[in-house]
Amino acid sequence: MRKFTIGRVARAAGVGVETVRYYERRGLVKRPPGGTGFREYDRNVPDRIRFIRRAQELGFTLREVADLLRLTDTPGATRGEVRKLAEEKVESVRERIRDLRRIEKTLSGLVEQCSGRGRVSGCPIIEAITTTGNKKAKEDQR
Amino acid sequence: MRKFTIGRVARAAGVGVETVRYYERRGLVKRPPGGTGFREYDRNVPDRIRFIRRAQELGFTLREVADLLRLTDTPGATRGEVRKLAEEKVESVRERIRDLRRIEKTLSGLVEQCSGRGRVSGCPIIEAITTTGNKKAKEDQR
DNA sequence: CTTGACTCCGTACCATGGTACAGAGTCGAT
DNA sequence: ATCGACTCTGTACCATGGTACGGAGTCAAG
Repeated sequence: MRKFTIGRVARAAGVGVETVRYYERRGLVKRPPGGTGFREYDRNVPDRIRFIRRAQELGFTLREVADLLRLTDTPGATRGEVRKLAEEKVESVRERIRDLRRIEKTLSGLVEQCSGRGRVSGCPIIEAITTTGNKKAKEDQR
Repeated sequence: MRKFTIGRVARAAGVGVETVRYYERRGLVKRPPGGTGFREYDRNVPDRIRFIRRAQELGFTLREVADLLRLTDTPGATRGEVRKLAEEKVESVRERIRDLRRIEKTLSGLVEQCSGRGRVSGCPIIEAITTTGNKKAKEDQR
């Protein structure tokens, strides 16, 4: 059962040494005992780090990945708990998509309205940004 | 032609005083002369700040809003330049939507595969994150 | 002329996800 | 024993978009 140094773990996982230590600070990777003061990692740690990276690719923040990992580390944890986190993430991703779609629609509409010819003054894009929404602050003006 | 203090500008625009100074540091709002050491703003500055806020709502970063404002401030600038910035933003928003859609599909597929019953070990969501993608780093493992 | 409200500047702090040092210590190979 | 490569800790730094605070100065009303 040979152990890994932090450098080997980092190389195996495709990240930098500093990143491994950063994940440790964030509670994603446990600090291994290492009696010499040097960290001696189990051989499964690179996989754990790759897990973190893939979870990030699926939109989870490090805080959320930490929650996910806590579940995998807890013998009593259930799939229902994992599923709940995934469902919440799906929901937030959908929300973000809806926001972006609204933005995309507005913005592409403005681009269509703008011929691109002429000086900026009177440009429909600028006009729209100047006068759209946010009545609230306007009313507050005293 | 009465001028505004920074506090009045902030209230009129619906932001904090610190935010106005922050925008100044970021080059979005020019520092007004104000011979006394106190900033004396023209009455149009709250509108400028509301412009910033709305542009942000349309997905522009402060750096991009600064570019937009530079165009409105430059007499020789053309609508084509404004339109270009807007088109680029539309493109990046669409890209972001594509990314998120891919994520949403993957993740919602996983949620469907998971009954939610049983312990975490063997959970299809966890399994998928454990083994999906990223062959590159795996191959690098020596 | 004092008081309260405001402003000034510089700097530090928040979250997010890292990256980059400096200066010291240590490991393995020669 | 010495050297290079590695590791240790702690801290500072990057971007992003602000917020907060200390200590000083100033303005206007009573």
